Amino acid sequence: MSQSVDRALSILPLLAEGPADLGRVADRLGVHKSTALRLLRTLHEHGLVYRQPDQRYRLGARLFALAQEAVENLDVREIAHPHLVRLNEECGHTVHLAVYEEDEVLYIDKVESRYPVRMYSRIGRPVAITVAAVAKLLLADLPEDRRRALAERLDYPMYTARSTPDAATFLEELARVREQGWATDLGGHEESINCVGAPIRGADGRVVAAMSLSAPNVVVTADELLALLPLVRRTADAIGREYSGTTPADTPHD
Amino acid sequence: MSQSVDRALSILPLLAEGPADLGRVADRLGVHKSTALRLLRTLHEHGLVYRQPDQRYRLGARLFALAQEAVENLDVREIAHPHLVRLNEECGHTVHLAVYEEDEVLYIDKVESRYPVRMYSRIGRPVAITVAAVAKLLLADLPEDRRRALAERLDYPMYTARSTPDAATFLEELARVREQGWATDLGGHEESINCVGAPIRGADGRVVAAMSLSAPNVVVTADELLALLPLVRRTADAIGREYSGTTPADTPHD
DNA sequence: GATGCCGTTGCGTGTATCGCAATGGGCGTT
DNA sequence: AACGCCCATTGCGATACACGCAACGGCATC
Repeated sequence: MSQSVDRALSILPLLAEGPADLGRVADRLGVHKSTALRLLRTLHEHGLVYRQPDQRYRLGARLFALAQEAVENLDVREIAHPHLVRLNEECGHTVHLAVYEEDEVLYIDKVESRYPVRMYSRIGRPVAITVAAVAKLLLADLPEDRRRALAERLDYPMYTARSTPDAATFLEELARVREQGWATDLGGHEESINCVGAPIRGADGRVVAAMSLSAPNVVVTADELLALLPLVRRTADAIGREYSGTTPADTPHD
Repeated sequence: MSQSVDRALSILPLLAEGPADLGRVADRLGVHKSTALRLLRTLHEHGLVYRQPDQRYRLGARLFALAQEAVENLDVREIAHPHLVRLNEECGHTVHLAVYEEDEVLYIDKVESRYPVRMYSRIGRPVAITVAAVAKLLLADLPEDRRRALAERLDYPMYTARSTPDAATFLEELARVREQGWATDLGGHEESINCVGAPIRGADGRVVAAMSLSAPNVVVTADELLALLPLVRRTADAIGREYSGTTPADTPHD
């Protein structure tokens, strides 16, 4: 909608791939070098890009600070965190917290497993949306039409043989999840890893976040993990209650 | 330099304070609402801002992803991480890794203490630059003129009675740190917390990052912490060697 | 010492962006 | 239930602003 802003913002994902010099940025944007320079300078002034000693541009520091502040403003996260830690202490497995936003599901908190095996996931990274338990929980709560539309729009990468293969299967799965109020991912993302998850509901009953427990099957079998489901649901409900209690509709401070 | 981009980027820190509606954004920017709307829309398309159900704007998801990718591109971090974990396992205290960038020092990695006492610090957050051990190490390596100029420009908040009070004292401290090759923060940021840090040097001898060990004096005294200095320096040197070895000048993959 | 490359600058032109004023929709009020 | 208010949204015309060009300068290479 706004040309120069649009171009400037397009530079960010480009630099996310790695440092680039002025010429490269200008080429990728399809603009004159002087134009790219002006945009980069503006980004620089705001701290979003950084100029390396070798003159190439990188993503800058303020980006971290902004992302940090953004995540701190998510009040679900703040409320949920101690609950997640407690759950981790009780069962030892990796705990994830995720939210839905604009066709994406992303982890906003994580408590590492105490077992040496570490999972591949990162706070802030988009989730494998077609297979992750938390993704199913969050999407299952969308209104029917948006759910269907989104399902059609998605890709269905076969991470493993158990990954969700297509939109139809995915929608069936979402219906089941919606019905039963919990979700699993049994080796759909990584062959040897299972997850169970439960939704966190706000005062109006809408799902505001989702949490899950993940463990490799060398540590516990899928059945053993499923046995922890009541514990996960209790935790999720506790978070939901606290969230509804303290924030009836709006943030108290401000 | 570029008006519309400048305005658009000014929205981000504004939203970092908390969600805001269109009118508020327009007011704060000092522009007409229609202008603010166009800027917000562009930011929205790039995923940097998100529209809440209540129509107010928040910082968006892509911001996390960008910050994430940015930090992953910092190859010091990747190399250092296992070393930091090992150090933490050996002594149990909190380990920090920080870099200098554009008049700021920021933490880029952290391994939590195994003791229940948790420090207040966050990855991505700017460091208390006038007192932190890692800050002293990084600034001590700047060329004399820039060091002096920066010292003059800084504020010197008295977090505690032991905080660095002014530029002159700070410059003396930096000279000492530069000389001895390590740094401390003895209760300068929080009364009861001490740190020891060591520089991580690249192939050319320049300081590329700094690391530190932090512990509250209810756990170990300052002297006991100082006794760990050789261990910290060995770790820092090991990281420096590995960094210099694998990346002579550039990233191998790309 | 000469040549090429890349970042940088000043400037005129054209267009993308700005603010205005009017429309529309959602919500609380009387 | 109807009214009125507030806020987001749209179309439009004027102009400030961002664009690309071309020339400069510093740096490294041959």
